[in-house]
Amino acid sequence: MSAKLWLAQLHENGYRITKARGAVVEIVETSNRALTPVEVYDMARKKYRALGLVTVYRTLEKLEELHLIQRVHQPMGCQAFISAGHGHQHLLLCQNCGQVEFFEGDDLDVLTKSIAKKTGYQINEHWLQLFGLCAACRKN
Amino acid sequence: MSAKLWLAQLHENGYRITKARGAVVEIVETSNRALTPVEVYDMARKKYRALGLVTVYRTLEKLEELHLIQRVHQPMGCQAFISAGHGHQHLLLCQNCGQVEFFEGDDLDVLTKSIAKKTGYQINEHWLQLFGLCAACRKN
DNA sequence: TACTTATTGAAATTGATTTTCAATAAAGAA
DNA sequence: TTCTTTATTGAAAATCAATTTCAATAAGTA
Repeated sequence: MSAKLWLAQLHENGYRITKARGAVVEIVETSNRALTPVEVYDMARKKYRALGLVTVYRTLEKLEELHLIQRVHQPMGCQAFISAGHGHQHLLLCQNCGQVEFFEGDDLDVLTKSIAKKTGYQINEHWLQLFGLCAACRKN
Repeated sequence: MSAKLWLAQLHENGYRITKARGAVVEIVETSNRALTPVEVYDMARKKYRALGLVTVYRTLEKLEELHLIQRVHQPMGCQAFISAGHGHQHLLLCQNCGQVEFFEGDDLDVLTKSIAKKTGYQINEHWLQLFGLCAACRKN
């Protein structure tokens, strides 16, 4: 459904809408866990056989540039992407199934201000990620 | 000074103390910013010319395993290491000079508990990193 | 000192990402 | 619709980082 919006975004920014991009967008937009370029490639090729890995890399690059996806950093690697939440959001990742949940973490203002005072830093940005087990995986 | 302690740690864990390891340890232990393997290689070779890049990779691997260094994740890349703080600490990075400051962030308990309740997750771990400008760089 | 074996650096290998390039197809104009 | 322009494509080649292999070396202990 929202895949169309992503393609519209691409179009508005002067990029053309192609079958290759359609396949990549469809996969990434609907995934609830972070995917590597090769994973996207494998999955999207089920929808569009002729797709090339190079195009996956190039499309992910553009989607990131438009803030439609974001990179996910994990202990095993940092080359994975997930649909970006709206506004300023943080990630909560399931260590078992990889599922990603978004949450807001604006409560950090108190902490950052105290750190700023202590260190003399001007704090511009923060990265916060939580790891654990999702409700479903807890049951096993 | 503490470079000796790191080497002692290596020794205690059954690893031998060599000139190559000495040079790598000396560089990494005294740096106040995260260094990539190649940066360590370039810097450590000034102290020990015969050093090979492979050995840098292998030594960093061991230091990480012993928790003497930790990996630093940044927008530009995630293959950089810095001397690890003691206990559970978070990083504050200067976006200009790369200097790294450690701080404790135990105030997160409230936040994580609230997120856990909201999402049904069992939260095991958290990553928090702040980015900004250090006191020195602010003046420019 | 002599011996055992971890460690070394060079070279080869692997794997991921990027670049090059000619063919193709999307989008707007006619 | 058809035509024209030009972004986009995938394959192959090139690059780059990281790992493995291996014979020579040197650390640590007896």
